[in-house]
Amino acid sequence: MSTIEDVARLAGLSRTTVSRVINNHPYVSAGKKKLVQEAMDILGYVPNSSARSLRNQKTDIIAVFIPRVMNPFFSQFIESFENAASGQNYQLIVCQTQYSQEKELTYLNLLKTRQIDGVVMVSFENDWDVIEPFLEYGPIILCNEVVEKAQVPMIFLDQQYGGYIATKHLTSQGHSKIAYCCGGYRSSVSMARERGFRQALTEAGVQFEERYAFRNAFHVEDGKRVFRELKEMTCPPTAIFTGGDEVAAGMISEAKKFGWNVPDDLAVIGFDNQEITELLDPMITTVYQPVEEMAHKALEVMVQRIQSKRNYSLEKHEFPMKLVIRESTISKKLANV
Amino acid sequence: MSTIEDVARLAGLSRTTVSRVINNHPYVSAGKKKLVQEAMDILGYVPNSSARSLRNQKTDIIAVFIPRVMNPFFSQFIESFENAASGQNYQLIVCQTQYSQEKELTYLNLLKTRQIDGVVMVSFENDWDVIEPFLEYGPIILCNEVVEKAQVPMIFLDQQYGGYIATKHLTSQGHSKIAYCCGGYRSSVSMARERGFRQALTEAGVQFEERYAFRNAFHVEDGKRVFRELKEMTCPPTAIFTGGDEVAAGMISEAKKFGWNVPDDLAVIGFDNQEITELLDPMITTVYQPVEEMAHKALEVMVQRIQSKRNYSLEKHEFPMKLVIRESTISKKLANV
DNA sequence: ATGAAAGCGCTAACAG
DNA sequence: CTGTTAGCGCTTTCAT
Repeated sequence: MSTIEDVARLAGLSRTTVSRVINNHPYVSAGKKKLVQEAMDILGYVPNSSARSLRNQKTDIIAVFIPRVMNPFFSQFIESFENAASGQNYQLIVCQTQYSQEKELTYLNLLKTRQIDGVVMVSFENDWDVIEPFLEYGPIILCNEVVEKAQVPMIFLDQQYGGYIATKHLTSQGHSKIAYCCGGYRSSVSMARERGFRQALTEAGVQFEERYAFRNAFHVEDGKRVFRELKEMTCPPTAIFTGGDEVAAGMISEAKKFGWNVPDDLAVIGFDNQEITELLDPMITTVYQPVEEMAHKALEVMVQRIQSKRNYSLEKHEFPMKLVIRESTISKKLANV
Repeated sequence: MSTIEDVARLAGLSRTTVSRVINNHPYVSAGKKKLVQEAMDILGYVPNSSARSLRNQKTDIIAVFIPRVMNPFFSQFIESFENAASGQNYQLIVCQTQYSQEKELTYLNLLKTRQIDGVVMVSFENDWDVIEPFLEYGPIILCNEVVEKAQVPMIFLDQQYGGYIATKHLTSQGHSKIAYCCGGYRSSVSMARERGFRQALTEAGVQFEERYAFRNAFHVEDGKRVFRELKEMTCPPTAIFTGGDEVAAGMISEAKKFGWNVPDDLAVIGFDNQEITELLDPMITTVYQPVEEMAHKALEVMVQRIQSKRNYSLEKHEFPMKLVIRESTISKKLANV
């Protein structure tokens, strides 16, 4: 393992000069520069990054917080973000909080110990008040989630609009008994979607019915369960808005098992535009979220923050959603469109 | 940002003593220990990890190489590996090679620059000869892939057995015209599966037919395409082995579109036991791969290697696959179970 | 049981 | 344009 000292000695120059050519500084004569490069080649020299980190007070590593990788939304984010980051010579550390406040806190310590230059929180578990103090140690940006009181960059999707266009699509198909299905109350994401849902209902002159609301559906199994609950209802809904394609898929799969026709007996709309939406029969109408654009913007903003060392100012970037109409909401029977 | 010096001063002791309590060394009197801890609390002190890395010649970071995150096999690996790693206080850097030799090489430099302690290659693009020299800088272990000449740990699944049980299942259903579909020739994975496929065929006394072989199917779209090719054949196969559930899903979806009945007209078997196998109608028969076990073993072996500093010895760990029988291969028509 | 001092490998004043 | 020197923050001999 050769060091800068070895290179300097071999080239017959000082460490400073070697350092200058490593970092592309001006004011190095072409001759010495070549000398240094030759010496580096001979020794197979590569600068030690721990030493550089210590000296430069930065590691060129960014941490991304997600609850877990195996969720298409988050894995797509990781994929896009890593692609962008590697293009700028940043490495990406994955932090899975597992929905645990404690794990999230443990990971935040990476900032304190200076193992990373910044944190992108695509999910968060703790109250902002407990996260905020870590800003002293480096930039934190919020991605996909919105916290009103936080004075940091926030990159997010217009969830309300997403909920709105999905529901509007349902009402415009003539539905008025529309169920609402999502995962969790708390998150700003769910809340915004529900606002959009209600807005579309209101516009169509239909009342929101609490008995049609299911707020604990995250996964395939949940979709199946919700369908079973729903089919037992007196006067069941004719359409349902779900917060995720997996949930919609589970619901459709179960509905078919019980002989229901989707979309004729029940129109189902998903969320995320995952691959699975094109595989089920019927193909699932859904809402496309521009995850890649969001991830790229997140990196861009993060890099700026790291360079400018300004951790404390608000900055909002919103991206729109898009409705993707497939078969699970378009009744052939009614034939209205 | 307080340093060890600050703590020492506040506690009225030397840096050495503070360092000793940080690292739980013996020979520190209880009294001084408490003094130090109080000082650390007051200052909110946390050791700087760049400084430690420089001094200790290790970063507690492991890199995982995969082609891309958005593939259930790899994202599951990442998820499991990160869970295990965080339990041992290791961080995980994700390196997406994008199937590019050049990118892979760039990432290998992380080892040279000492930014990471070791590399887990779940995929690899370059010849072993070009990877091997990097062993000088730290441990590299192979996961899921096997390279005969490599003198490093290899954690892998019994792919041949996987191919075998899947195909055996098909022949035992009475099929003799069985197509073979996989992604890529080269990889040890595909080759082993094909050996298993041929073995099962041989046992059943049927000949391998090259015209039934499709070796460029990676994704949903490919499955659809392969079906279209296959249905035009004179004397098409009655069953098909695919190297991935997505491919199987695409095939089934397309087959249904053309009015074919799966499994009666064509039995389809997948690989991976992804969630989607339980959602399609028919549900997909597939092969379960113990990815989580593999990831856990990979971490265990990696940690050992890092600690022992022995980068150059062979070590093999094999895990078995399991057949998961669902509907896509069980013809109700024939009713032979 | 505790401390003084050297040094991990690098970069940036500062001087020339 | 080039070199000398002083650290970045930590751990570890080696004394005491």
